[in-house]
Amino acid sequence: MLDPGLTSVSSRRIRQSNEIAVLRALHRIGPLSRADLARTLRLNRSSSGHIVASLLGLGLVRETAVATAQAEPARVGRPGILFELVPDAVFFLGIEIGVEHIRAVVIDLEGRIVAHRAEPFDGIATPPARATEVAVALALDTIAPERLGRCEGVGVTAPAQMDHDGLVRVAPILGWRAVDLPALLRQVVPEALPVMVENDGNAFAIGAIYGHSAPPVGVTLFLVLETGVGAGIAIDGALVRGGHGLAGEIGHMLVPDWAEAGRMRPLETVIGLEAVLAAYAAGRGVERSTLAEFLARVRDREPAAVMIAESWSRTLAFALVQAARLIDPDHVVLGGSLAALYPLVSARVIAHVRAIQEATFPIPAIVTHQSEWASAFGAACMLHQRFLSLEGQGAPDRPSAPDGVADGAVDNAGDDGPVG
Amino acid sequence: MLDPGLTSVSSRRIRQSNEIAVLRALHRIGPLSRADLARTLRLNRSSSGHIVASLLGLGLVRETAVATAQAEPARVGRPGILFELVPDAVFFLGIEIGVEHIRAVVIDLEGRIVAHRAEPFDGIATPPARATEVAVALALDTIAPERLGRCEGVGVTAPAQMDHDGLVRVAPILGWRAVDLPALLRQVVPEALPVMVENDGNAFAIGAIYGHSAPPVGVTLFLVLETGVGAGIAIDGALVRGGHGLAGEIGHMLVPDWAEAGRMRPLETVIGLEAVLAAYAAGRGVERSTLAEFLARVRDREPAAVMIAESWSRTLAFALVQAARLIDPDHVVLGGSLAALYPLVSARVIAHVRAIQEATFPIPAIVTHQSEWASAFGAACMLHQRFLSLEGQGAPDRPSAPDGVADGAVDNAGDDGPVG
DNA sequence: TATGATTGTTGCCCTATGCAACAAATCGAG
DNA sequence: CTCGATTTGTTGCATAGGGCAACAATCATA
Repeated sequence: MLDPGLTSVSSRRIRQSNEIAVLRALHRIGPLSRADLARTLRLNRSSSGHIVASLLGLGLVRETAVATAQAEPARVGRPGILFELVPDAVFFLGIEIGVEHIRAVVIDLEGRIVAHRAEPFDGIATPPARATEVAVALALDTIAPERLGRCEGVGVTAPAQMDHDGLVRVAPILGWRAVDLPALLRQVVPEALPVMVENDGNAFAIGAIYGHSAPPVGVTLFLVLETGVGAGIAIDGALVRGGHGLAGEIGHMLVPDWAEAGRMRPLETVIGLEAVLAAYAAGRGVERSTLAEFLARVRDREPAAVMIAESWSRTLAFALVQAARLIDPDHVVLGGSLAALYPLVSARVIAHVRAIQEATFPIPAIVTHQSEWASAFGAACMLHQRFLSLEGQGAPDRPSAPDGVADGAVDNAGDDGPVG
Repeated sequence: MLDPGLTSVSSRRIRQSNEIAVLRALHRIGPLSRADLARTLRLNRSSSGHIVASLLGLGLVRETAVATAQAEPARVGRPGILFELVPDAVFFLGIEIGVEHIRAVVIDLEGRIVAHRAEPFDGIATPPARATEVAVALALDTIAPERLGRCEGVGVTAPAQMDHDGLVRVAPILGWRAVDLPALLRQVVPEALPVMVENDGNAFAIGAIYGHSAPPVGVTLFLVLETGVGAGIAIDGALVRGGHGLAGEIGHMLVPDWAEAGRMRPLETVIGLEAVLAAYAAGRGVERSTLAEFLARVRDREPAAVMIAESWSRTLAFALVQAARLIDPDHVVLGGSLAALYPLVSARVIAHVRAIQEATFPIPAIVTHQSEWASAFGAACMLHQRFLSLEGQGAPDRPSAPDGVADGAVDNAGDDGPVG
């Protein structure tokens, strides 16, 4: 579909757009024949054939094994030749700079993780320049050397508030302030590899969209439940970043302190991981407690644990309702280590939601299969997403050189195919 | 810019897209010459010339009066011929079905109101079918008969919760429930005029984007302060409707009741028009009070009025911060009759915002010049917006008729130009 | 075996943009 | 006043991409 912002469309872009449309269809739907693609994309079969030929030439697409007959057992007419993405065609790097670890993942064109590696890291003591250096080194160590040439971008995520350009305003947990992360990365990332940076909550959300195969239509609210509570909002698969990159800073939303009437507290001081564990430990009179232990006690219905879980449920419900009043999500996805608590108390959360709001509409919450690689994976997915959109496809068109000034350069030859 | 969802792009659509891009540029920037358009849209001058010729033929564009020289007093080179939209080329109808009134406005291609009319109406006693009938009759009475043929759509807004398809789930104020508003409208709207329906809060937001010339980039939060408190969220000019069409139901957001510690109340029962006037009247021991009187007393610093205004400021600030935590708006626009209070207490609101949130980022609030026509205007703007986008341009492409089945119809001739 | 259905390919047409050259219109310098 | 510089608008041609229709290939079914 076309969307004329304030830019026109040139002939050349049509092919780019249609090639990308084919790649996206293959990615989202699976193996398709030329005729299938023509129907799906409302193209003529002949056009579909031309486009597939281009993509075959670029090595981005290949015929599937002769499983052609398997999918559609008995269909009349000449069977089509199914095409699929070539997973090894291109790769994308994702890096997470955390407080205690650096993680790197490599995903392929199909969006699957093909390599991953982690390393202990002291995020607090390491200055930004050194951190990016170490992180990129780990990433380059993770991707196989012969694949580096086919790497189409690097995504980096960190627990930081950043604006549209990726400039870090402040990262309280890392102790960063006013860090030009993209500039630092350019110094250590090979040549002109595209680089994107993103807040870790948003990266998690992107990864969840990809990984959980959640339908990327409608409004989805992602909650990351760790020590901090972050959120990501996606509308039709596109992330909402907000005016200052602060959208989803739900951890600072104020919620009632049920223990002390009239007092409001930031959400994450009630339902965050540290807060919950501290409350549980205090109740038992011990120094520290672990999440696994707490979860086990909730399962055992130990009164102290259940009481804390009940407070957690009530507060989570309050936050969900407040959020729903504003953005009305189709889906709610919970992630982070503390998301494991949700299945144990979902009935209570739902009951509290019902109790709070009079108008009854559901807030369906899904717990995503959380992995420690989620944020790094999401960072890589950003580049994957970019590759399968027109943003990844170079300059819009050269800015129409003036009449006489014929710039002798043969930059027509610079077009090495629309994708790549 | 192209955005391949899962649809391809045909040759024919290029011209459509570029013609629309030209119209949008003229709408947003003002009169431009062919060369200006070529630069702005990154087109070749010759292409720009072709496109302008098409639009001239369609009567959507015309040369400006010879004011050419006025704008750019002394520029070297042959002066360009400026083009502008033909306001009378097309018209759009906007209808607001309210509780006490029906309102209809007519806007032209430039988005300016050229006619408007209102009529008393008993929204509560009138069933939906009759309401749409009366409303459309008023609208058809408002638009001049010779303009009806050039009408390109009807937008209808009502204080109702509706889903993506315009089906009204429930409209508490009107007493509606499960009403298929689009179907009712189709029965009374002439032939195949495009019809769109929208919640009144969202319509207000769209109208404010158009009218206030607010930059349609970034995240904007619109608050409508009447008896109810509604909100609209726009991202890059596009409205967020939410999963159930309930996005922006901020009036039910829970806020602390400062008078009674620990109690939470819906926002609109604290800062809504009725609530404020009732509180003020109660404080003075009178039966009722008017908004004008209350505002005057606040201006006079009458203690009772100031106290209520202070509570209003504090609660508004709380709601703004809660919203900012989630969607981080670039801009906040206040509308509705009670928005007149904001300029009197803006310093207090800002102070409360600062006090609530530790991380300091601004929430700039703008009060829009509210008129009672805002919602109807916004409803008409939806169609204007649609006209200047590809959605308004008929079928994507005929669905590729099968091989032998040559549909003899000469529907190639059906293309009476891309726009129209 | 014949028929129908579906797929993939090929040649041709239409359309839209890009490009380069040229005429037109205006300003400023001499 | 004339001439050059500069910008605009137009025109003819080249390029490229998708639509269309016809045809061969392939499979199921009668």
